[in-house]
Amino acid sequence: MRRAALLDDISALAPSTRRCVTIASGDMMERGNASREIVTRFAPSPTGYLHIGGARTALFNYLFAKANGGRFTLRIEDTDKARSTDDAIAAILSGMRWLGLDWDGEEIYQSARADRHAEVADALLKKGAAYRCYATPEELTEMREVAKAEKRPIRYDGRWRDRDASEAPDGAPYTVRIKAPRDGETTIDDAVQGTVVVPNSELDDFILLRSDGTPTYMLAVVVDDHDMGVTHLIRGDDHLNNAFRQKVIIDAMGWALPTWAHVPLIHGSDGAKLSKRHGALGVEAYRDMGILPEALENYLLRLGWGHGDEDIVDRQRAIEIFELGDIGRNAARFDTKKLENLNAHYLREADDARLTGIVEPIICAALGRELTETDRELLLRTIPELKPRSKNINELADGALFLFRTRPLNLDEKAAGVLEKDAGVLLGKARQALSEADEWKTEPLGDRLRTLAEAEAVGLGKVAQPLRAALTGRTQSPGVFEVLELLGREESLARIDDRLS
RNA sequence: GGCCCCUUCGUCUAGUGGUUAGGACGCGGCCCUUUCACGGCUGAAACACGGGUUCGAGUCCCGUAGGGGUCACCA
Repeated sequence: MRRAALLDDISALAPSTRRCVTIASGDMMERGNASREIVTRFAPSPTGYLHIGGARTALFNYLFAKANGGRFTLRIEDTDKARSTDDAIAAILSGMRWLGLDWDGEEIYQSARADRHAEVADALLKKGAAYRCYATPEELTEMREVAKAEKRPIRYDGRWRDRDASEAPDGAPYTVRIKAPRDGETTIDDAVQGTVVVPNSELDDFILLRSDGTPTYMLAVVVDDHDMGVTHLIRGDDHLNNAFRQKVIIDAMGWALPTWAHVPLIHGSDGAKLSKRHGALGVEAYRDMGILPEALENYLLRLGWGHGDEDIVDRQRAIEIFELGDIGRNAARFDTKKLENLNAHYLREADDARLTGIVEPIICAALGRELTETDRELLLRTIPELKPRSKNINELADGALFLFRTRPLNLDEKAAGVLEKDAGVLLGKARQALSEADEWKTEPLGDRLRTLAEAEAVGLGKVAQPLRAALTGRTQSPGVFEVLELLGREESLARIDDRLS
């Protein structure tokens, strides 16, 4: 895995001046950011796959950036060495690529920036905005237990906040903590949540630098977002409370505030929180279920964001109309049925050649052999017939299987049932009528079968169903006339003959 | 428990003081029809509860209930 990104790269990525870009939110102007290019970021921690909630967050960040002519960046928050894995990084990156959420520039690895984080902690120390804390882990645990027992909020009590350096135990390990305001309240104008006010008594002096000198998440995010020139922070609302803590650091450094947009989380179909053990699948799981990336994207977009009555919103349209203000404030439940419906829609819209490529490996796996050039061409011609009948890629592949099965076909139970009765007689007559056709095309073939049904005084179904069973081995398939043409004269007649003998 | 956020059909949502509360998915019915789909038409289905404010409240305010988030030398 490549670890790019030190200071130089970052400053290259974040020019201080840029041309004026389209401004969507008036709120930006008030913050004096009007002349700055809009920059968003998606910052997953690589402890697992790219799950559905993360994918939506990434999408919103992508869309907002693109809708405003800005840049969408990616930062891997791998400061927790114990839990971060290269496999997870690979999974997240491939999930992003599959969804087509291409980030601008090289992805940034947070772990590579520890020196800069420490540098900022140092600066804070020098300014007197932070202090060294020599409290031991045991002390802190005790502090927490006492607080719990007394039913007080569990917070660091600030015991080293105002102590003189001379009181420091010699050579003892220490953490660096921020001096958070103790009185008053902090207000944040969130692009999604609106104005949120929290009493400063809720904020404690949280840790910036651990006793081993490594930065905590709280410090790292703030520093990286600043250095990367991030103007808009769109993330899950599980981070809303963090915004108040992060603001303390930002203010202490005298940096510009970003615009925050905290998006409600996605819940499972039962309303419970989505977790790895409960319905939160990685995007690749949806790919394996036969979901098209554009369908998942559209679904995710509509989960928590709306624009009037528009339900079908593709990437291009989304970039036209996406606004942070249209993000809802309530958590949404995940609904597989609706995803499937959207998927069916995009499947019908999808290019045949593209679908052929996606479906081929699945068919090969089912068949246990490779497709020939002829097979591939046949598959391509069949896709238009299969598309409206499939909700996902796997159904599409399954529906195409009859094309390549070897004779004599295995009939499924229902197909066998259709052929059991007195269908043989009609099947024979159909065979006769078809064999006399001078052009093996859908239209004339259909005419012949219609004529036959009329002559026999039966519904077309009586003729078509046994034919379908003989031709495909199933009772459900594209129209039989089409199937006949697709299979060709020789194969069709042979499959019928297999049932006649 | 403290703090914060949320609450319109089963689900996703539209709605920003006056609507027969709209759309979509799903579900039922009808039509189309060689099967299955697609498509078309149609039906059932919601403002959590209680107080206010107002001539008038899904829309504003306050409570209640319910749901969610967060409170680490994790991110």
